[in-house]
Amino acid sequence: MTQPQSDTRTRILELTAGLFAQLGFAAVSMRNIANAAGLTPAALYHHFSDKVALYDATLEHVYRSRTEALRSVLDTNGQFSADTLHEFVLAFTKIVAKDKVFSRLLHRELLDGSAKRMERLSAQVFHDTFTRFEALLKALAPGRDPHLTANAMIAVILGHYGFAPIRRSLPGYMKAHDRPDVLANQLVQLVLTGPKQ
Amino acid sequence: MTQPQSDTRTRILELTAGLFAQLGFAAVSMRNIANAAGLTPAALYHHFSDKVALYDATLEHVYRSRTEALRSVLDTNGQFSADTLHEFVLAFTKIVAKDKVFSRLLHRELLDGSAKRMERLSAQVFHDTFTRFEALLKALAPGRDPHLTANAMIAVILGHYGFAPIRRSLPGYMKAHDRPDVLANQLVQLVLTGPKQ
DNA sequence: GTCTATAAACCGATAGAC
DNA sequence: GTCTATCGGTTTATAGAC
Repeated sequence: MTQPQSDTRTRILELTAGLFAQLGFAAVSMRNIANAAGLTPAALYHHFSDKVALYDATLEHVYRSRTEALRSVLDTNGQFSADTLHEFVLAFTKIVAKDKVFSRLLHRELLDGSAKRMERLSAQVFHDTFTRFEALLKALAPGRDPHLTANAMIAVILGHYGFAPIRRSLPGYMKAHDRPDVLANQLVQLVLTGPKQ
Repeated sequence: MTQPQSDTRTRILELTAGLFAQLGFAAVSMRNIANAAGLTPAALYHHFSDKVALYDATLEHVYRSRTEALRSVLDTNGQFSADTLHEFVLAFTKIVAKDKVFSRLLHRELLDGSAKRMERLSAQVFHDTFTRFEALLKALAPGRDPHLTANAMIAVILGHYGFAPIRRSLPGYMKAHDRPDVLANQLVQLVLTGPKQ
């Protein structure tokens, strides 16, 4: 667990993260992966028992490497301040906006993940962070259902960037709408202070 | 265009809508489709020039058949009332919550659609409805950016049900959160009246 | 409009040498 | 740890009979 993994194994996982994120599980072949890695297909089977195991390891690798930044935002701060909420929303928005590999794999799992993989995504990526996020909202917006509100905020962020290719060709679009800070500001203001009258 | 299409063609499209929605383009083979339709693969090529053309026709078929309900909600009502907004949000939420074929194909297109297909999705499904939705919000919530607000509401609805498999195993989950009317109510209240103090 | 038959390429996976 | 070679099966798509 803690000893350094094989360099080749890690290199393969960095590669498959991009390939699976871009094309999806079914559209990427072991041959594609081997060629991109400068290996033969047979060599892949030394590191991973089959294609599904390689996909699982890819998710594990991406989840682990992408959620630390998020965890730390909610970890260091024990108090329930609006600043902490804003900081968290902005951090999550930035990750979703900029890390296409992570966000595309996440969306693919939401579509095609088995119940077991869904459970792992929930436990490994969302559970702890979501629980703290909920507690924060309960303290800062006591009139709302914290679960529903936390979910709605996550849904806005994920949906905003997932929907971006459509959004950009709809009337009223501005470049500023793509900026994480603009979205985060609107979102926090909406939940905490209500509409400008 | 207006003459009745071949029965077999339509029957194939109803079938592929479900298959492509469930498994995605790459994971469904022409054999799968032919077997499910009680045909041989060769027969499919009489109706569609290749697999991509069949997929395109499937999207066209689904878009056309699913967006009429939505269009009519915003069409009949020329006035800008909160009731119209609520009615529209509820109608869209119900479609997303209940029509898995439509919503899964939509999510798959957002992930894998080419620029051309994305443009078609925007024009065929969203453009007119979104424009009216924006105008409604401009009248009812004048303090907000209507484009950003309309997008956020659509993102919440799409994200809420797309995120559902994770949401259900997170603390604070209640069955009521899955109900379209509960989500629609919260969403309209959030945008129009701000938080309960 | 659907069939049989088949081409040509690709798929995941394994055996065994080095 | 990576290779060569290969197996058995599947893929999209076409030719041509009915």
